[in-house]
Amino acid sequence: MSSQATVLAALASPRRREILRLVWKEELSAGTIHRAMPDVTFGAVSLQLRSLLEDGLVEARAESRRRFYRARREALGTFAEVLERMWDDKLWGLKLEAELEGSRRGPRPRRRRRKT
Amino acid sequence: MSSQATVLAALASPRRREILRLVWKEELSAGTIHRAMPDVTFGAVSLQLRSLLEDGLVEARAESRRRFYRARREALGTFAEVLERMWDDKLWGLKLEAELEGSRRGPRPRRRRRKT
DNA sequence: ACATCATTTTAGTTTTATCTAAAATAACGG
DNA sequence: CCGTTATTTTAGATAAAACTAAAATGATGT
Repeated sequence: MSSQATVLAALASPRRREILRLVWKEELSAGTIHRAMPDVTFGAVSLQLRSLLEDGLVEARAESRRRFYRARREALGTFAEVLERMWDDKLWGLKLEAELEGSRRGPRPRRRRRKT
Repeated sequence: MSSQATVLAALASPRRREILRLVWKEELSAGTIHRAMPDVTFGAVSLQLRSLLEDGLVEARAESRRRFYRARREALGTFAEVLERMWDDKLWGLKLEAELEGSRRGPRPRRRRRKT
């Protein structure tokens, strides 16, 4: 496992955590990862991928012009479970939020309101 | 427990981890904590203490002019064990180092080969 | 009230992290 | 070779974190 200090530093960034979550169970190309986080440039994502790669928290596989990344769960040791729990909690949080939103006023189901 | 994201952000800093380690099992005054890290000013330590306090990772008790801090292990959830493991590893590392040092001029112990 | 001790707070500086925009690389198909 | 696609890299901008020095606070003893 990478040094605990290294892992902690890497996991401190929400951006990197989000990337890890995306490539946790399946490998994804850099482009796909970027499409999932459209608030930053491709370059920014690529830099975070590099940093995760250098810390040994993801691995990359090249296939023609694409590069597929996936999490190296074994490099995370105990933190793997911590992250999973974290994401589960978040999911739970989102579900709860959705429920609350749905119940907010009677039978008017999936209707999304935008931030103003 | 404080939000996982908050805890991760807090633990990313070696300085804050060191403070936590110091006040893990016993409460210590701000001054004592500072004396244990003489490479920074008292002010810097105080700021980190405040940040840990705001994140709920330590608690403070005032006694006359001193302020005693101690870790709130329960706020760290799973991370408490992670940190302890981390410190144990470090201890192990230090012991190893001490052994190596001690054997540096003994009666020819097992020699360790370095990577070149 | 004054002096001292322990600590916090403020304001500004330095350092580090993260981001963008643009240029560079590399693989592929005409 | 050229143009397109996917990605990385570079250089510089912006933002956030950590630090310092000095001033401020607050409790204590005289």
